[in-house]
Amino acid sequence: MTHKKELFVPINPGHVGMYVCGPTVYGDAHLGHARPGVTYDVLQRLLRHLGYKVRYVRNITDVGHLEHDADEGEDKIAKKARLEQVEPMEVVQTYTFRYHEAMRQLNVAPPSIEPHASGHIIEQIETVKKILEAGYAYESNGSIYFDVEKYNRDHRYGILSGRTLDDTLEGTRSLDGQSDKKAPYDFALWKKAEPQHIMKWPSPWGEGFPGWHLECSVMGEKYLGHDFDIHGGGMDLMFPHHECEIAQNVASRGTQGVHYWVHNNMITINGQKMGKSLGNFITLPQLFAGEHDKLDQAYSPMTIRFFILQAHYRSTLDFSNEALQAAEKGLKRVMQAYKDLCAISGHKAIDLGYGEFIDAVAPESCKADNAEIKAIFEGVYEALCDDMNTPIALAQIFDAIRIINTAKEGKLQLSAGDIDTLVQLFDDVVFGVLGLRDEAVAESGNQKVVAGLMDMVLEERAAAKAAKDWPRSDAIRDNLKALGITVKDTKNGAEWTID
RNA sequence: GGUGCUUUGGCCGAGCGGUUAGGCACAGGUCUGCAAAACCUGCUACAGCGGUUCGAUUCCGCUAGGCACCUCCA
Repeated sequence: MTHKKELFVPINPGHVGMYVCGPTVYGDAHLGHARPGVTYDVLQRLLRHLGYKVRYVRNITDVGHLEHDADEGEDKIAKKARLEQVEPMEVVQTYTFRYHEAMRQLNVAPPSIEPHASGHIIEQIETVKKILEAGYAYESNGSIYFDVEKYNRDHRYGILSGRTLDDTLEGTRSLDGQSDKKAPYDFALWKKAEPQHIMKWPSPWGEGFPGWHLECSVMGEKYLGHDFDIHGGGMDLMFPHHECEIAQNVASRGTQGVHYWVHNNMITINGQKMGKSLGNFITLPQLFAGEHDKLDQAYSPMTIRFFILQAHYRSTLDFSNEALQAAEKGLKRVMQAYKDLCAISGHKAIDLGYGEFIDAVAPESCKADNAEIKAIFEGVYEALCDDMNTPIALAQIFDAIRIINTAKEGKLQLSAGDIDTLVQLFDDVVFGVLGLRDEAVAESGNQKVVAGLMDMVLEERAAAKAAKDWPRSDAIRDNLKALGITVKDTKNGAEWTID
């Protein structure tokens, strides 16, 4: 609201209520959708890690979101249903499932509550009634519209996006006549359904369906209360969606409802916003499979996650194969360093299951003796707590990796405290807060069997090497490489990784 | 047209009134049967022009380019 960083003070000490605008489920999620998914996932994880109890609500929009024009277009879900000749709820089911699957792959933990707009029609009708009673809405031909001008006289419409009513009017195109609205900037709270409309519910004003902006006001209040701490979403939702939400909240319950607004920036492609309407998007299943003209190769979910974390959430982030390949390699380096760290320390590698958090208070004191490690540890938390600066946190992690590598080379002696801190940095921050996972570990089911077989194979190769039978030893390595297993010879014998 | 943001080295991408961000790529070296990895070294940028300042990439102004929102969009 202030367009500045603000110190976070929760409404109820120790608790955080957070609402984030979720997807409209009428198509596959694309790279752009991964950004808020990951961003608010990290925020949720960070807050939990810092000791807050978090209730995170992320909705599913399955009704009320219209195309082209917020008040004249066709419902997105209904249109898809018509085109595919299925029930609207079949569309909703299909794409909700696929959205969840994509989020699971990105290791985006599920929210605490995931309400559907269509499941809260009654509450939405009640809110419309309240706004009508308060005098900030009017009925017109079976639809209810928010009276922006009236509202703006008593409050201020545009307070979040920083524009005045005149600004808003400036670019508004003239409507093609027959509008039910008094003014172009008025928005629908309830829309009358035409007879052929398939998604409609009875209301005091006849059969119809709720306006898009209403669901977030209503579900936010229902699950998080009159006022809650954080509201997130994409920057493109700031106006009009979030602006309307504030107006609805003030009109219906007398409070803006939200204490802190957080908006993530867009992912661009060739410098332009990746978006459904522009048609320049790459869906997440396409990215994971590498099936799209613009993709040189497939990119794993963790590569995408790492790519997103390497930029600050409020900056635009440009898609390119080069950038994703760089992310892929950087991520690999992080995972390798963790394995080495485990080998050095005897620490058992953790793999947090999907949706698992590290609910713990970050330790006040750092056990490291090495001054650099100490500085890294502090720097990581400082960065994360300063408006979720994940790129800085990762830069510090890379500094830690350099130290691990030096120690692995035997050029640096680490104390027990140093190792403890490094392990903690990975377990708590890299995995717990940033939500990264080692995909090779997470996805190989028969790990023990594979490990046992690899031991046998590498023993064979070691014997060949000892006998200076290089063709034999290289053949084993090449054959493994063909299977996607890379073998590296180190001072301590051969190491292997699944690519 | 209105509102706001942005312009960083080969690429991505942080940050800041005086100090090496980091990743990727590239070049040389160490190690190594080879390979890979790792490590060391090198590559030092902030669109242009003015101004403020002891000092600006960082603040201010202008110019040029880019983007977002103003209609659905994460």
